[in-house]
Amino acid sequence: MKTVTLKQIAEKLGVSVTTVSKALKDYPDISENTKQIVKNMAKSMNFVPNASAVYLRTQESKTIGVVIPALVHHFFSKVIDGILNKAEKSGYLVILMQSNENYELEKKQIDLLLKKGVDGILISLSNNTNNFDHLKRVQEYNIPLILFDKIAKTVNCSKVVIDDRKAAYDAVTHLINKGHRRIAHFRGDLNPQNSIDRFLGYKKALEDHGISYDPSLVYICNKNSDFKDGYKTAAKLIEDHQNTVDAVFTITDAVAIGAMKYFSDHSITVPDEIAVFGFSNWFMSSVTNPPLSTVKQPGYKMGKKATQLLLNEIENKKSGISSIPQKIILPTELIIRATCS
Amino acid sequence: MKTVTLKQIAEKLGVSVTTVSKALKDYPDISENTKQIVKNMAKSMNFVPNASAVYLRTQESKTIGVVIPALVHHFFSKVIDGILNKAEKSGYLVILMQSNENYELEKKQIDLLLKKGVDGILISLSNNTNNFDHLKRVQEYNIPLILFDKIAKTVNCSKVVIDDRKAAYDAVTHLINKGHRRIAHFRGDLNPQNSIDRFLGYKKALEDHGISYDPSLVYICNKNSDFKDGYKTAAKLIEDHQNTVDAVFTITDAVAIGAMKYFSDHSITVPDEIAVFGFSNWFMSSVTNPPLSTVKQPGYKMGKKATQLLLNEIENKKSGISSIPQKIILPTELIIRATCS
DNA sequence: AGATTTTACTAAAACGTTTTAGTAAAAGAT
DNA sequence: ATCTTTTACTAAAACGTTTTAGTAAAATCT
Repeated sequence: MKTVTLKQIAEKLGVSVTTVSKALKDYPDISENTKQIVKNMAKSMNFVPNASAVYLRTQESKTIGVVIPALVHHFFSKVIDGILNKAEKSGYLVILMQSNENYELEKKQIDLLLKKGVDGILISLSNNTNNFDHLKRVQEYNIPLILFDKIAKTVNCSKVVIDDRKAAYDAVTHLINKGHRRIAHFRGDLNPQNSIDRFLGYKKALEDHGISYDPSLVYICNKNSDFKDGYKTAAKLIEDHQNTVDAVFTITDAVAIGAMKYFSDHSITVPDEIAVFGFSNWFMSSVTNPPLSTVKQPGYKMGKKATQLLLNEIENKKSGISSIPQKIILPTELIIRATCS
Repeated sequence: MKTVTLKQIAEKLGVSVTTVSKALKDYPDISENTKQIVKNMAKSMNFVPNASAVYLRTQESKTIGVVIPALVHHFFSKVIDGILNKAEKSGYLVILMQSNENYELEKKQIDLLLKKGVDGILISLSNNTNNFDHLKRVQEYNIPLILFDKIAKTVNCSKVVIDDRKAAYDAVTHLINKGHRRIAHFRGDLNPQNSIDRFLGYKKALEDHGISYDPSLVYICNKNSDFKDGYKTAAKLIEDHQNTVDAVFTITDAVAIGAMKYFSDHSITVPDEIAVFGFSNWFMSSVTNPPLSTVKQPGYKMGKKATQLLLNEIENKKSGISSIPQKIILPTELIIRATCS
């Protein structure tokens, strides 16, 4: 069975292609009678308009591109979930690409998306992206662009983020209020803005509460910031500082859970000997023993909001309105559980 | 900046559009000299061929569609990871859609993909899909189709799966060999083939080892089969059977971990009072206390393999070769940890 | 009845490629 | 010098839509 075209319907009905096209799109200059006949025939022949032909004519692909560093993170799964649901509802398709934290790949993928003619792009940057020419190129082509979570300050476009600095500040402040003084930080890689911001929040909280910042208490996890990093970094922490540290604030829940596993394997009790505070509110954090205190990071909402912004900008562009970049900061929330008493 | 076309390059160079197109594609009837000039100009003008125009001419979109029930499952994240990496290497884009376990949505999404003119489709069925006309339609259009993980027996196309029945059989046999006799099963929804197969494997293992099958030990989890279901179902199990059950085999690791949380909250020790066996080898299973025995389910490999099959069929179709459907069964493996002694 | 408006259709061009069929000009063969 | 082949290009059609500009025929108005 070959794919059905307007022409075939037209021939079968003995009318012109124009009439068929207009009838299907309810143009006023086609009689009700003809419209019905055409629509019925289209339905019975199982007609689906060829998206490429439509795009070629209208320059609207009804497709958006999404680039993320890695999918196998609970947080990004949630974001994608939000993106897909929002896009689906508005009749947009989503082309998904993974940069695997690789700048070159990210660049290549952006080019692919441009070539495909997507109507807009949603991107969360790789940890290794320091050059933003590929993003500038998107803007030169006048394709709406939204950054989310892992953003670049210097790119002038709309962004959806959380206030990493404040969230970290709040978490560490909570630890301090509970009486902890020697608080370590397992931070993320040096590049990403949210890794930097969480670190700055940590530092500021210490300083604001009269605790001097001790660089030897800050450890850098691998690019992945996963369970294994947490385990290994906890080992290093204990080796360096034995039992002089009374709390640790980590870049992600996975790292926190890895650290807790190390503590448990070495009979270091949480929270009595050391308190732990995670980040993300990954659902597993409620299940650990003891349950993990963490920062709730609204992934689904972020995906939804970013998509909504993007679709707005696409609509604006169609109507010739230029969009002013806005930065949306989604609220976070401390989830206090048993890992800090 | 508008998007650059062949025509613009041609005008700038004072040659025909044909020459530009051919030069870029290394046709033999264009002189080396001209080719170089054209290529340089194309590069300097940042030319990217318009994918829709190419598709309209060639009927090749270099895009595949993927439909899955839900992304926020570690297993599916892994599968997608495999798909994206394989597709990326072969120059294919991936359009990702989520059916949210909804048959109507799944149908709609398949239609969208057909309309888009994807070169092939990869799908894992929703739990509520009982009618396969939408898949038949794909085949009528002669679009290569591969089913993975959640498949339909009656659809005649290539499939990539694990042997759920055998995997479950092996897991339960292991429990029996360790001396367990009253083994409960927290099964998945009634519809999905792998939920059925795992149940059948469970039942067969009991029967083969002279343990009579007791329907009251089988509980059906919600469609989600997540942590909460495990917790709630464990509660029901204990309410119904108190301490007469000595093991439980669950449909997923998440359910197992939920059950363990319930046991821990109610001072029921694992594995002394009750053993637990999960399914999937979600990385969290190695982190629980005690670490969870489970079945290793090769998600990444499944995505990679399914994509490879699909790309093969696409290639075959191009060369006019018809592909014979094959069923690939990926090996699973028991991971024995401390939840069954 | 003749002029005007409305109704209901269609032809043709356009979007950006690819490819078939062709054609001058240059080179080679007799 | 004439005929044949090769080289290096181009015109035009095609893919499947959408939309502009147009046109007969029917309906309405003087």
